Amino acid sequence: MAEKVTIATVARHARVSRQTVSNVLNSPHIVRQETRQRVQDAIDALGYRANQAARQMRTGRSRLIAARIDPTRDGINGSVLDRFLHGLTETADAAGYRVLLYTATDDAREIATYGDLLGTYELDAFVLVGTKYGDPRTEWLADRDVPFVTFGRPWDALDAHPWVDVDGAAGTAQATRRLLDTGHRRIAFIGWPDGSGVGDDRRAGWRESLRAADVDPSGLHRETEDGIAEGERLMRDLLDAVAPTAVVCASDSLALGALQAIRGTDQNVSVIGFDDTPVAAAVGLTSVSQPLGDAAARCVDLLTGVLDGDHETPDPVLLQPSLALRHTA
Amino acid sequence: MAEKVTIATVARHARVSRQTVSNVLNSPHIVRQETRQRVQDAIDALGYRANQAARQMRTGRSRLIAARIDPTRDGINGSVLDRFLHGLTETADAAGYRVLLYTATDDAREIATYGDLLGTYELDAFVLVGTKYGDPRTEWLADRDVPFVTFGRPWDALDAHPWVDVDGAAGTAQATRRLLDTGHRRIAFIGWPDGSGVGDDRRAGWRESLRAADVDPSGLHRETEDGIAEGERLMRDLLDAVAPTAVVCASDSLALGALQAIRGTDQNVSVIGFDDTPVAAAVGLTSVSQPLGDAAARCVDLLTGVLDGDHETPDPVLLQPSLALRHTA
DNA sequence: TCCAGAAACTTGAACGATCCAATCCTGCCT
DNA sequence: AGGCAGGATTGGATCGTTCAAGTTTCTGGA
Repeated sequence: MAEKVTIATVARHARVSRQTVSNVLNSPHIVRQETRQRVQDAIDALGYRANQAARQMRTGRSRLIAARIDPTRDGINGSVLDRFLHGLTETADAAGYRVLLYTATDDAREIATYGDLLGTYELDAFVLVGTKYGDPRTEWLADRDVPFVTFGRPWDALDAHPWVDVDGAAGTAQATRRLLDTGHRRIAFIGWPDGSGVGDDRRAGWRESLRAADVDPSGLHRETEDGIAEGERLMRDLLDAVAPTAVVCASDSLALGALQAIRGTDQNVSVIGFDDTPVAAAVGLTSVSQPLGDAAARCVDLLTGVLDGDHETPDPVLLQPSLALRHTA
Repeated sequence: MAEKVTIATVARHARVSRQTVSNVLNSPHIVRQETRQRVQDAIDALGYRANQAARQMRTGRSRLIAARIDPTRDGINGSVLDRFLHGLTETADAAGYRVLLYTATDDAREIATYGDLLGTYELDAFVLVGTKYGDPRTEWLADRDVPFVTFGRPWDALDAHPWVDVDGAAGTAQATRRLLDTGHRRIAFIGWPDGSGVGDDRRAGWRESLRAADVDPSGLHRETEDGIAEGERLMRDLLDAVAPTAVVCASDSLALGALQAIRGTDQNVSVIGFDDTPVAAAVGLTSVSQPLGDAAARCVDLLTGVLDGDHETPDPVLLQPSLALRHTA
C-alpha cells in the first residue's frame, strides 16, 4: 500500500519547499518556468492530488455546490429536473466544482438543511430550481450573503439575485404562432390558476400572440391544477363550449390529457405541450423545448462569476425555448 | 457578522475542555450525564456544527458517497435513475452521509473520475447503478479496496461485492402469470439481444412461466435494441407471424412501441411493460414496478455496514418487484 | 566592484477537529 | 487515614494546505 502523497512529498521529490509547490498550483506565474516544470513533473510522477479538506480548512471554500433533488411528483414534468441536474454536474465539473444533493419536503426543512450544509460542509453556493412569489428560501440565503442562483425568475422582483430562466411566454407565443401560421384561429389554452409566475407567463405568450393576430382570446382558456386527468376534463369542457381547432398547454401533462379527450371525439384538434418531456417524445406530442443543458451551464457561469470574481450581481440570463415539432401540431 | 463557532467556543461556553466536547459528540457514553447535558446545551445555544473538513483531515473520512447521473438516454427508462437518486439522497442523509454527483461518458473516464474523487475529496464510497458482464469499474474499485455497492447484480459472479438488485425474472414471471390467469395463452415477449444480464433475466422469467403453464415459448419472442420505434417494429412482426393475444416487454419503451403497433390494427392485445416509468402511468400501461426507494435504502444499509462496521462483505439483497395494474392488461 | 531592488524561494504559523498520553478527581476498600 | 483503581478531564501533537513574513538569489546601473 503506497503511502499518501502530500504536498511535502512532491516538494521533497522536486527539491523545493512546500510553498513553491503550492504556488505552482495556485499562482503559477510567480514561479520560474524551469522550477514550475520540475514541480509539475514531480506532481505527475507521483500522481499527487491536492487534498480538498486541507485546502478547505485554510481557504474556507469547499468547491461544492448544492442542488435539490425532488421526489418526482407526477413524474412527467419531474424529468426536467433530471436533465438539468445532469447538465449542472457536467459544467460544474468543468469549472472545478462538484454537485452535492439534498432533499427537503418543505421550505422550513429546506432552510434548516441550508444551515446544516453551510455549517458542516461550508458549501460555496446553492442552485435553486423553481421559485415562487415571496420565496422564503431566497430571502434567507440573501440575508446571509450566501451565493446562489435560481433557475427561474424571482417573480416579486423585490431584491435582485442572479438567475437563469427560459422565456415561457416566448415559448407559448412560438407555439401559438405556429398554429396561426398553419391556418388555425380558434386556438385555446389550458394552464394553471392565476398567481403562479410560470403559469401566468406562459398564458401571456399565448394571449398576446392571439391579440397580435386579431383573435379575441376571451373564453378560449381554462385553468386548473396540473395533471393528466385535469387536462382531459378541461379539454372536454373546451370542446363542448368553443370547439377549438387547436390548443396550447402549459405542461405536457395537461397536453397529454387534452390528447386523450380529443381521441374520444372524431375531431381533429392540434395540441402543443410544454417542456418536451420524454413522454412527449414517446407519444409524438409537439412541445415547447427548454434548453436545459444550456440553462445549467449558465447557472454555473453566474456562480463562478460571483465566487471567483467580482462582488457585483451578474446580469440575469433569459434563454429562448424552441418548438419540438412532432405530429400533434 | 457572528464569528465562527468552533469546538473551542463551545468548550469555553460550557466550561470544559475541547476534548470533552469532542467526546460528547463522538463517544457520549464516556461523559458524565450532567456534563454531557451542559455541553449539549452550549452546542444548541451557539448553534455549533462540527466542521467536516477539519474532522475529515484527522479521520480521513468525508462522509460523502458518490453516485453517477446519466445523460438520460431515451428519457423514458432514464427516469428510473432519477427516482433511485432521490431515495439514495434521502436515506444517505438519514445515515449522516451526503451524495455527490459525477458524470462520465465511458468506463475509462469514469475510472479516472474515481481516482480524482478519491484523491481530492477522499470519498467514502461509490454507488454504481447498472452493471454488465466483465465490468472494469467494479474490478478497479475492488482492487483498491474502495467500498462500493452496485444496484444491479454482478453478472459474472467473479468476485463478490455488496449489491442490491430487483428480481427481474420474478417481475416478468408475475406479469406472465397475470396474463395466463386472465385467459391468455399466446403470450409473446419483446426484449433485448442475448448477452445483457438484465435482458436475459427478464426473458427467463417469461419463458419459465409459460413452460410451467405448458405453453411452448418458442417463436413467441423477439429481440432488439431498446426504443419505441423498435418495439413497434417487432410487435408488427409478431402480429403477422404468430398473432399473440398478449405481450410482455423488457422495458416501457418497447411496450409503448408495441401499443402503437397494436393501435394500428383492430386487435385487442394486452401489453405489460417494465419499470413503471412516468410514461407508463401517463398512458395507462400496466408495468412491472421496481421498489426503487427501497433499493436505494438497502444500498445505503450495505454501505454503512461496510463503512462503520465489520470488514465482512454483507449479504446481497434481492428485492421483489410488483405489478402496477392499469388498463392495458 | 558594489549595491539597490525585484524576483524567487523558504520558513513558521494557522485553519478546526481528533488522537494520544498524562493528570486530576472521586469514591471505595483496607 | 492512606492508597488505589477507574473514570473524567486536560494539554499537546497532528492531519495537509495556504497565508504572511522572512531570506536568498538574480539583475542591472553607477
